[in-house]
Amino acid sequence: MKENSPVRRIAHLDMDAFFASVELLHYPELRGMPVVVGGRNVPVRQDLAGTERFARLRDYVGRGVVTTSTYEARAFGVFSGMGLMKSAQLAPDAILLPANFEAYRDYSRRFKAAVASVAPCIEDRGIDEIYIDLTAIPEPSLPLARRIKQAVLDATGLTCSIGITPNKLLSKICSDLDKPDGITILGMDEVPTRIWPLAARKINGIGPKATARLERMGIHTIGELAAAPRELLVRYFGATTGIWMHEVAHGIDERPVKTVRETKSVSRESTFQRDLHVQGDRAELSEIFTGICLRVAEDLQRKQLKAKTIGIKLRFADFRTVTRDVTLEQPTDDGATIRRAAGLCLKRIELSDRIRLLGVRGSALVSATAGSADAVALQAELPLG
DNA sequence: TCTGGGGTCCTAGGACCC
DNA sequence: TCTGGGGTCCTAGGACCC
Repeated sequence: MKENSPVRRIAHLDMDAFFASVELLHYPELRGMPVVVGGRNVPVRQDLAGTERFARLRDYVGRGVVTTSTYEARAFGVFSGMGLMKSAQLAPDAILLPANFEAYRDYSRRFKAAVASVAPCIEDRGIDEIYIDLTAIPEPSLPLARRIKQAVLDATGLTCSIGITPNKLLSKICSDLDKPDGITILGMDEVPTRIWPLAARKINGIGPKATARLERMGIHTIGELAAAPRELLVRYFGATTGIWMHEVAHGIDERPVKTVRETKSVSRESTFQRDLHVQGDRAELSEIFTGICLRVAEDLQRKQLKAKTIGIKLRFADFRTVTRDVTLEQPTDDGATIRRAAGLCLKRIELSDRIRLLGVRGSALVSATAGSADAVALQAELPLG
């Protein structure tokens, strides 16, 4: 027996073309132009004036993907995740700017603080989006949404889009319906008219693979997914995913807004400018490997965490990816220890092909300060005074 | 000229213990 | 001697998200 839970009011807030919009604050002369953020070693020449000092997409050489694009660039078909070389074909004259993550993190903190001043129950979903539980706030949704947007604009100069519905699933879909600078408010009774016509891919958690499988079943829209027999979905996707799909297609999602979240893993990885040979580029590879391990160690120390499991990730030239990990007797945040453990993992991989990416991860994390049971026991044995 | 870097969650098999 | 099941940890891979 399930009790009737009271109707919640959940917002999803998504910053509009966040990274690109932050860049436009710094370079207002680029407003209205197709602008792309991404790549590495992308210069902005201070010795030139006007838009001449910016790189153009067509000039870019090397690896890299689009991190964000302005709406003007998206009109050319240039979206996040697309290879820069391919983007250059679609929009050769688009301005290319280097990513400035420090600035984005700063603006991220600012917009979240601004929202918190209006509605404090916030779940962090990354650098440019959050969920907000508005249930306890008496103010009606539309003026409340406007007030939140105004607070964000005042604090950052940036616009965002907000969806307000009874749950996270629907709010996430709705914040995207009226972008940019939009507000979409929706009740459960509107699911058939406003949600069911949308592509199944709009559901957070249904990605490219699931979409392709659904298409093969003749299911394209959320409405068609809702109409599919639950047993059919369970047969195709397994019990967990099948039942989940059936529920979300009906707009059902009971997940709470989580205001605290513990870190599960800490990792660093690097894609090389060119694919490296294990033998031919041994010295360079070894230096990169050690550097990555040291950065993981620094990250752990800064977060006051220690990792009990150390793992590595390798991507070969053909994009095949393999992982290996090892669990240590004692959790660690020491660079040399991590390097040793990662080296043992590396020995377990057959290295015949060239490598394009190397990564190191720490997981099974414990607090470095709270003191493990072992540490406490050890302390107890130390003579006092 | 394909395809970044930081994450989370799920599955599945084997080891090992009770 | 044979037969059984549950729980937890470890490892590898994959889907997905921002």
